[in-house]
Amino acid sequence: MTAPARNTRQRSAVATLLSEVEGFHSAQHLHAMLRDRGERVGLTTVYRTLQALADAGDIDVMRPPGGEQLFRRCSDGHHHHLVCRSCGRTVEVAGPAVESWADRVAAQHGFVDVSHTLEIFGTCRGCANP
Amino acid sequence: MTAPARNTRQRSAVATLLSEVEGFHSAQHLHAMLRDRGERVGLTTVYRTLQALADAGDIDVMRPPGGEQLFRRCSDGHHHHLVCRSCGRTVEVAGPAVESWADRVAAQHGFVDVSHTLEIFGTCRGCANP
DNA sequence: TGCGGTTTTGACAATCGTTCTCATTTTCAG
DNA sequence: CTGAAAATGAGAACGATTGTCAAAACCGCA
Repeated sequence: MTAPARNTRQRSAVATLLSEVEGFHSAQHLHAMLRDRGERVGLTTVYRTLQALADAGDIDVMRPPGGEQLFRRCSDGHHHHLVCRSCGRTVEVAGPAVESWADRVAAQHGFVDVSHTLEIFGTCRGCANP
Repeated sequence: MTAPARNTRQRSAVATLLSEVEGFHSAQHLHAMLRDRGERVGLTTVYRTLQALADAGDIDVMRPPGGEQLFRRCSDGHHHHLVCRSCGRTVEVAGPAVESWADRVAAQHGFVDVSHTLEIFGTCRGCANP
C-alpha cells in the first residue's frame, strides 16, 4: 500500500542538497540552488519531491507568518525550531514538557489523534547587536 | 503615532460578523457571509480590515498546514487553540508553563524580542465516535 | 543485455489566495 | 457645510503552488 519510490537523479539531487545546506529554504530557493550547481531539475519536481519527503517525515516544513513554506532536513525525532526573524538562523529545541502538556490538554477535552505545531521566533544575538 | 482608524459601515460589518460567528473562518468565507447578509463589502476591504484587526491584536490568525489563513474573534490575552481536524471545533487553551518555557529557551540561546506560535490539532470526541 | 509496462519528469498553463492600483466615495474636524 | 485626508472597491497584478500530459527514465524480468 505504500508508495513505489523509485531512485531518480532528481530525487537524489534534492536529498543531497538538503543534507548539505543549513537552515530552512523555500522550494523556489532550493530549485535555484540546484540550477546553480548545474543540476537540471524542474521546479515541479522539486515541489513534488519535497512534498513526498515531508509526507514521509524525512524533512520538516515550516510556514512562517508572512510567506511561503520552508523546508529543512532535520535530525530525527520530534522537535521544534527557534528561528531568527532577521537572518533565519535556526536552532532545534526539544521540549518534552511541552509535548506532554499538549497531549494532556487535548485529552482533557476529549481529543484523540493529537499533533501540534510550535515555532519560536526572535532576534538572535548577532542580529540584535550589529 | 497610532492609526487614524475611522468608523465606516464596512468595518463595523466585519467586526460585527466576527463577534457573532463561532470558530475560525477564511477571509473569503467571511466575505461570502457578509454578501449573504446583504452587506456589500469588497473583498479587498475584508482583507484590509482583517489585517488591521490582527495587527491590533483584536483577532487571532491561524495558518493551518494545508491552506489559507483563518481568522477568529478571540478572548483577550495570550492563548492557543485546540482545533478539531474534522469539524473545525475550537477550544481556547492557556498554557503559562509553555509561554515561560518558550521565553526561557529563546533567552538561553541569546534570542530577544521573542514570540511564538502554537496550535494543537486532533479529532474531537464527537467526530471520533460517529 | 534488452524489453516493456509503469513511474517520473518537466515545460507550461491554470489555480488560488492575497495584495496592488487608482479613481471614486466617505468620513469628520473645523 | 466644506475640504483635506482616509477608506473603499473593481479589477489587474502577483507569487507560490498544483494540474496537465507527452516524452523520458527506471527496473523487474526474460
